[in-house]
Amino acid sequence: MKNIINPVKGTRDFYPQDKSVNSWLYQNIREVSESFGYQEFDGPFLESIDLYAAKSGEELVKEQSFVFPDKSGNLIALRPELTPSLVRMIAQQQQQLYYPLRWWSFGPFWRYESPQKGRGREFFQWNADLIGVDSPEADAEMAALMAEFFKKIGLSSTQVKVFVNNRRLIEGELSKLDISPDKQGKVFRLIDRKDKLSDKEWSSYALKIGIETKQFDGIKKLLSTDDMWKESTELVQFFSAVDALGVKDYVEYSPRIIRGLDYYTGTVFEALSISTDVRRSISGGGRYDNLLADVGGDSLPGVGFAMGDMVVNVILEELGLLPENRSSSPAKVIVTVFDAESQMASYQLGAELRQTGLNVYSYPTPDKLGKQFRHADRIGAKIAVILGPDEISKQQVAIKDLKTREQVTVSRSEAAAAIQGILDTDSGA
RNA sequence: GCGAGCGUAGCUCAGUCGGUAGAGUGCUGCACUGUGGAUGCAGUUGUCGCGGGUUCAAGUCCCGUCGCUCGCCCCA
Repeated sequence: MKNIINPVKGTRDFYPQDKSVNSWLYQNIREVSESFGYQEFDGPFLESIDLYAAKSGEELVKEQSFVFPDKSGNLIALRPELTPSLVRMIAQQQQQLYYPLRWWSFGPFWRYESPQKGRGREFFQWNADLIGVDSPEADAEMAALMAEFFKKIGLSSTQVKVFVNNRRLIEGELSKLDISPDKQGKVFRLIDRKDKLSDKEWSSYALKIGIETKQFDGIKKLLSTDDMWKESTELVQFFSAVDALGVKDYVEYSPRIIRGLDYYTGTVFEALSISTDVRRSISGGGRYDNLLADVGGDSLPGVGFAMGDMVVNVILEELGLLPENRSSSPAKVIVTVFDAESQMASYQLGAELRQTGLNVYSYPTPDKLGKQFRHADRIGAKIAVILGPDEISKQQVAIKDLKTREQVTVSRSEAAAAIQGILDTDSGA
């Protein structure tokens, strides 16, 4: 390795086998989103820093965004999240859109953070939002969307779970413990860290934010009450909708899910792996009923989530669920070049076969047939076509099945059909 | 921002007490001039991350630096 410029820290190179995973995720996301009637949309990758200053967490803008001045001196950010763009787009056309709005998106985002397993500085994110409905059933649809996606990519309900809680429920419980609303934000952070800190560290964190012993005991009791959702009519409705949507197995109540972001107002959810030691959350979201009004639009309720691609990749890899055949050529047919004299005839044959709809890889130079077969095998081709002097003189082509090593010679006009026939039996077997 | 570990061939890595730079794999050729994956033989690949220091001698020890990885913080 000499004189190769390092890639930018935290970015990934998508070699074909990696890009195929990315495309596969995109495809599955598209199919699941569309199956629920969501429409694809996208915002710009570059946004004015002001867009994020309005509402995103201070830290996300100041510490974790790529920001640079353009030639006129305006501060531009590489988007660290999609929600502000989404909210702006809706506010801009608020009177012209039909509600509820079901929108989804999949694209790149950037955050200036320290790269490690399951986290980079450049990542892809799936966003799905349901705008204009304030109901537990809408929340349930979000959970179902996530669950159906997991099902589709091969993650079972014993491998991943969508954990759900409700902030209004917890706020009410905290008030019963005489924890004032202005302190509840800090308690949310405390709850958020329950599984990340040791018991000792967690206790001392509680002390630090001014929680009394009695209140602390109450909080601990809250966090171990797994059927508290029954106290919340919202969650009762939510779970009955989840049941109706057929994803009960994937969705579970957890008093410990609270989410870090401030703008969530009701139901919150987070998908986690329960079968690997990957602690990082796969996806997260919740209800945000004030967001649009906060940005200057008319009040409009919404619920949504985001899922990064990196944690999903780690989990799929650890469970051995990544799609296979990732580095093979999209062409399953290779046309060999017998010698320099016949190369143009081979090229012509390749073009002819392509016209019939086949993906055809033309070997680019005359070479030993053995070498060409070896190459064909390595790129994952199934069939090699040979056009030597004998075939040319008889208006024929030789078709070789690389797997069975069987070879047939057919007239040129029948070649495409013969190839298609072999491909069909292969894929059937 | 803080902490730990690792940088040796295209790739994965070994390298003992400081004493000639290695293996596997890959790649190329040949056995095999109209037919591949096996096997055998031959060949090929190096700023040992970079800079300095100690030493007769440094891949190895010391200092610095850069890069990568993994944690913490935070989050997708």
